[in-house]
Amino acid sequence: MNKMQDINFFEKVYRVAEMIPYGRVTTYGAIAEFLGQKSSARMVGWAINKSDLNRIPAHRIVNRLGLLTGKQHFGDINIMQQLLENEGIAVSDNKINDFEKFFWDPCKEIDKKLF
DNA sequence: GAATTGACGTTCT
DNA sequence: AAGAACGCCAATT
Repeated sequence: MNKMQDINFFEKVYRVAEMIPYGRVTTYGAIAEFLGQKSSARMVGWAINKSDLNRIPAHRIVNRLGLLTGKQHFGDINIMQQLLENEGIAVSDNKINDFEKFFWDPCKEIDKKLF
């Protein structure tokens, strides 16, 4: 039976992911930390894997080094990079340039009380 | 139902 | 400094 009041871990991840602003990026770990489960960054990536790419801007989520580790899941390896560059984020050698500059930390930017 | 798997991150060697 | 090991925990096999 479903606990309808209780939002799934997946659903939480989606909510945060949807809030990532255009032209910014964040990390799996940051989302996990925001959700209060610091060590389950893996789950975040996994949730997104199972998510609907039409709904979630998954290309704005990278690992903590700014590497496009999930590009393999976009069908075509180039899509993720293209989407990022389309938003003004330069990517070279699988890595986001000036990653810290584009990094969007949900802990800082989102009011937890909104959740 | 046990074992394996992950779009990760930290810690230990 | 670089690589291996381990923790995380839901879903899949």
